[in-house]
Amino acid sequence: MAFAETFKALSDPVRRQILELLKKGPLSAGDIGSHFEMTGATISYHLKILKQADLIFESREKNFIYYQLNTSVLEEIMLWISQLKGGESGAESK
Amino acid sequence: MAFAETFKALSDPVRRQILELLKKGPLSAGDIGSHFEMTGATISYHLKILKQADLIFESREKNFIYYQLNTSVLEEIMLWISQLKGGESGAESK
DNA sequence: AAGCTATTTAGATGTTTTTCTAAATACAAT
DNA sequence: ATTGTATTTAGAAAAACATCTAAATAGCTT
Repeated sequence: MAFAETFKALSDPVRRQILELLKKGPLSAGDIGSHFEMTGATISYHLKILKQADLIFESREKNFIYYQLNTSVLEEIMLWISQLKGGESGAESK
Repeated sequence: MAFAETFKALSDPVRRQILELLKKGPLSAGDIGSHFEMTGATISYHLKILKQADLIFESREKNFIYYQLNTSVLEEIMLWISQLKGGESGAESK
């Protein structure tokens, strides 16, 4: 579990926006790219980083590669932050 | 509210470790530095970034500057992540 | 198999980040 | 007022990052 990688991945605004796009459902690399003023190559670079951080995963279909959110890692980040805040369990009952 | 700044600040391992140290209570810049193999100047640089991100605040006392965690911003980060995960409210009752 | 579309990889480039050393500031204590 | 301790600021250098263009790969579709 490469914790550091996840935070690094989340530190870029473009990548966060990609995650937000994917929140609504899977998108192809091209679809994602169409939301930015950036070459496909650059989008591909960001996708690779998100993938390495386990924040997204891909599924190939026909000629396309569809990307979707992987929320399980987000859970871990939340836990880390909870512990920092709460000093303890992370299950903060509120 | 500089959201991006907060994520940037959290993206460095040294800075995250500083936050973890501060979880146990306030520490002076020197105390913090003693946990790392790094010059005081570099620690000071990281503290500045954490401060700008509103993740810590300082209070001067005698000849020292004590730093402590500011958890309020962490709340916002948690909310962003919740929304990404949950698709909605962020108040996930669980 | 040839050509088309979608995406990635390679290599180059400018920018940002992290780190250092040296110097500056701030305050305390003698 | 001088010296000493704690910390920051300035400037430089190396490493990491985000971006581009051009070329490569992968998989349709004819």
